[in-house]
Amino acid sequence: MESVFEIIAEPNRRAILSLLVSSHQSVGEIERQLRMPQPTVSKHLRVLRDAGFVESTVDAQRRLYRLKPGPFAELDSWLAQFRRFWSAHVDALERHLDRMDRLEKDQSPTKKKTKQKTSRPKQ
Amino acid sequence: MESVFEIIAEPNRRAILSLLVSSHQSVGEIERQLRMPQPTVSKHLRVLRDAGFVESTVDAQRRLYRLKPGPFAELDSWLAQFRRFWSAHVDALERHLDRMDRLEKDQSPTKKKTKQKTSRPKQ
DNA sequence: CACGTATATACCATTTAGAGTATATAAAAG
DNA sequence: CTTTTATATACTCTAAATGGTATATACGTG
Repeated sequence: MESVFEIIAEPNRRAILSLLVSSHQSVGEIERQLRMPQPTVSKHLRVLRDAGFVESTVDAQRRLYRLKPGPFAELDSWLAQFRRFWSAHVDALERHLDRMDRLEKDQSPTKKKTKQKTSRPKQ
Repeated sequence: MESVFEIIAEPNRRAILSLLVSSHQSVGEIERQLRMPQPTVSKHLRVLRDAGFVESTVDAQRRLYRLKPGPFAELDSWLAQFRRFWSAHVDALERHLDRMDRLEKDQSPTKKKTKQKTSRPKQ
């Protein structure tokens, strides 16, 4: 698992990263907030640290983890090649999502067009 | 494999997506350019289509695949929560990247309210 | 020192994604 | 109709990631 893409493919790791956006956290704090077993947290943090997503500092027995910017820049850089493309469609997309919001829920199984995730890319 | 993150975790799929940035391509064209076995291409395209990354149109026996914007917007949306963080940290690096793929923009050196730029045209 | 707390890691078992191969479907060409 | 071209899919196998459990390490405190 070398690529940044594989790193963020794991939901628990994304949750940890999102937690760390606000501020640095200890392993125990992450464990409690995300309700994961401690070894799980430690193992994911290990992966994240090896990939350069986070760094840790020592505070007595605690380890405080914080984000590092590098891999995010790399992700953004990859996404950049597509950005002009999708941002050109972004208006149409938003309209489309608005429509999906109303129609959502029932997609008849008879027709299998490309399925669209119904989560909101808007913020 | 439902999340867009898992979809782009696969290198061959990222290669296919990058290929499709320029224009739509048939399965055979992708196969030749990327030197993948045809079933591999078809299977990855299936995954990409199910996830909404691409769509296909029929041209005789060929299927022409092209990008769809939705999932890219979703990725960008996730990345957005980190963007202010890392762009603040890698300000110098960002300027470097901007210099590399500069097309226009970059009005004043004074930093305003960390306004979020959703697109940085690059190529 | 012995003990509790905080974190890391080793080991095992399960699951799943991906590759490879063969085959199915479908359209066009002869 | 038979063959060729283009693409999709079914099947099997293997590798690797993840979770769970137990244990190791390290620091702090009484």
